[in-house]
Amino acid sequence: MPELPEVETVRRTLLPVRGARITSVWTSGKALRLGARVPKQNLTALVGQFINDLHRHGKVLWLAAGDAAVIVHLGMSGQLRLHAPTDALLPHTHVRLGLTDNRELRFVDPRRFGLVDVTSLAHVREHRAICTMGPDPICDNWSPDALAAALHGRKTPIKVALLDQTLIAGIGNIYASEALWRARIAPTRAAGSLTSREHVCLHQGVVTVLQDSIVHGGTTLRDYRAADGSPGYHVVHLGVYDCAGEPCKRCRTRIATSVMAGRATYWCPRCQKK
DNA sequence: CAAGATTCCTGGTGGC
DNA sequence: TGCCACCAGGAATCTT
Repeated sequence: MPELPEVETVRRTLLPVRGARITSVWTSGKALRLGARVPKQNLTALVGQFINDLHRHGKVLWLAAGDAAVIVHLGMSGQLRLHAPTDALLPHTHVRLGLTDNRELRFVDPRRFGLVDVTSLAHVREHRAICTMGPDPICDNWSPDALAAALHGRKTPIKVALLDQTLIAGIGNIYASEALWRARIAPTRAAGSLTSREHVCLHQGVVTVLQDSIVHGGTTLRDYRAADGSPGYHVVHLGVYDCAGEPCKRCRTRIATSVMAGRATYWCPRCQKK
């Protein structure tokens, strides 16, 4: 499940395409998330353009190609991989961008929860996949006060609030549980009930878990791969996610699990304050 | 307006 | 061993 650290790792492993020129475009024609079609015409119009840079906000990545931005959201099973054009096609390949120097950028997404779109680079932050998003906790100047303001007055559980991309961009189901474990805050707490001391702890928990995971190349549970095909190794550093019944790494209490907002949630009933 | 439920999709898994 | 129901999740869209 690509979240901020996985998308950032993809961005970094894709940086070698800077300076490449787009030479060809192929799409599967299959609809992606919520019936969204890959805009083949708009992509084809980019043939001849140079890929100048790669950007990210939250879980959304975009390539700057000439005056355009190619927006990619990996959904939950999406992969953006660099190949040789002669490499065998993986099933569920939906987009192929032929590049100079005998390279091909491929978007593969079995579950088709991902998104590929084209917009103008100048207005990329007005795109509907980006414009509603809250601050990026790594890139933007995000502070405990900003977190406090986002959570103020909210009765929804803090775990659910952390998943809300309009409040903070980039946290998914894995890092929501992990950040709360680091901050020693129970996931069931009302978001608006956190103390200012807890805002500092949770801010620290979010930032450190995301940064640590980026250092490890992200978390590979099953599908996730960087653009060069390598998996991420943060999985061995997870404190609670997918650890139901195992001893807490801090206090040895058995990790609890439940479903919140339809998502598996993991926490330590002893050292995370209710 | 906010919060919960439902929907999209496929591959892996657990139960029988 | 084979089959099938079920589950995983991000985010839009619905219902309450």
